[in-house]
Amino acid sequence: MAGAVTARPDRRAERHAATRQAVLDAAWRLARERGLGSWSLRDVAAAVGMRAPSLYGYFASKNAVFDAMYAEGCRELLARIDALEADLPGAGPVELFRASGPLFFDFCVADPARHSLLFLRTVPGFEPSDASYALARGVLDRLAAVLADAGAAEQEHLDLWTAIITGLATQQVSNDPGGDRWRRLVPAAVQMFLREHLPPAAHHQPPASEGGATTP
Amino acid sequence: MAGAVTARPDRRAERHAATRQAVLDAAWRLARERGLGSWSLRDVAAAVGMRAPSLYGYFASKNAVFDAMYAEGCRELLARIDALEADLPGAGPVELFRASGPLFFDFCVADPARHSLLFLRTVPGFEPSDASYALARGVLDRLAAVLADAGAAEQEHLDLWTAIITGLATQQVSNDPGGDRWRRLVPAAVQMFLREHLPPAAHHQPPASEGGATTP
DNA sequence: GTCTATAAATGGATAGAC
DNA sequence: GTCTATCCATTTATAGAC
Repeated sequence: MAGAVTARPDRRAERHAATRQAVLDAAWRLARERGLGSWSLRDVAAAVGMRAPSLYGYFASKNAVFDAMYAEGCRELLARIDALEADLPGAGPVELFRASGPLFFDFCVADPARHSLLFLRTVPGFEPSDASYALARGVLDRLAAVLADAGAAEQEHLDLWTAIITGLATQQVSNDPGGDRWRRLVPAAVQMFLREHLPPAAHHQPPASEGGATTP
Repeated sequence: MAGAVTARPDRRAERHAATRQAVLDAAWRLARERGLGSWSLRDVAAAVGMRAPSLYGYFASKNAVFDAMYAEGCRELLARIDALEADLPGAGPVELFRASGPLFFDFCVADPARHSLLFLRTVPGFEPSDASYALARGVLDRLAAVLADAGAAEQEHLDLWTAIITGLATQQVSNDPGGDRWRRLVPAAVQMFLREHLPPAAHHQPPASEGGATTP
């Protein structure tokens, strides 16, 4: 019918989605280069070879761009957590928990703008949409499962854990960008948390690059 | 001489300083109400019954206002740390260290805008002046002394300590403003840090409202 | 879909009168 | 010291032509 003469509708949708993603990528790049909020729609449009008004065909407002970035950040973090088990085949729950510290820290430090958007509330008028916020809760649920598997099932455990890791990451980004002054403390923080909150069987510090063994 | 006929020069200076402080207070109030950066010089001027250009007799730029706020925040925190010993007469070094956790946390949470200004780097073009930065280092030095007295003299101890407390505070402000979801975890975090990094003599958890005893 | 043109608002900063 | 007037730049967002 309608789609038979001109380009097929799904082709059109694909093209639209591709352009939308290009806009999003440009926004991320500018956010990383200049700071999370220090870019304008003009800048983003220019970066993809457009003028500012054309963006409104892809995003309803600047906050809508932030919301899409927020959602994308959540999905990236979720993907990394999900990849953890695949990356450490045969690892026990405690090893997975151990690995979640560096994973979370590195995710934050790798992109300070993303860290600000997701974990600090640094964009003045922005609040994530319900859909994006649901993604954020999904991340926390996934992380909670990792902790619970390792033996720390309380809400307080997760709260303390996120506070410690994001705290270390924020210090790293704020006071030693590009360095490792706080990065070096992550394993010790993991160990400290572990000794305080997990059963004694989990306390032994495994030598580096020796993974597998779960139960003796 | 010159000052004998008109008002004395020090009167003039006093008046100037008072007005300057009033401007600063207004900036703090607006920062707390709307967000750290979400106020204009016009707003601040109106809040003290002036027009925007008049502010330039007191501050050279908006960033100069931020710098004065930064310095004031540092002085407030320093004063609180210094008051710690006076508030807990007879307290031993470990008790002082214990108290530094809630002190730091409450300082952050009491004024999220101040927290952002001092500890997150959330104002786009702003960097503290050398003088203000020296104040910030003074705070850290003072805190380092508290830790060292308690037996944690390494740089890593201070780094981990600040990361944990500011991490808890940031979570509290971002995810449960006005509540106590992370505030409740502060004593446990203190205890955890203490058990991991201080000599065993310091590990016993003193019952609430039983202060003094330093050595048995 | 993308453009030009422009609205509408904001906000830092300066010049110069009083 | 404070004001009015204004400059100048920026930016989000919309209207309407092509």
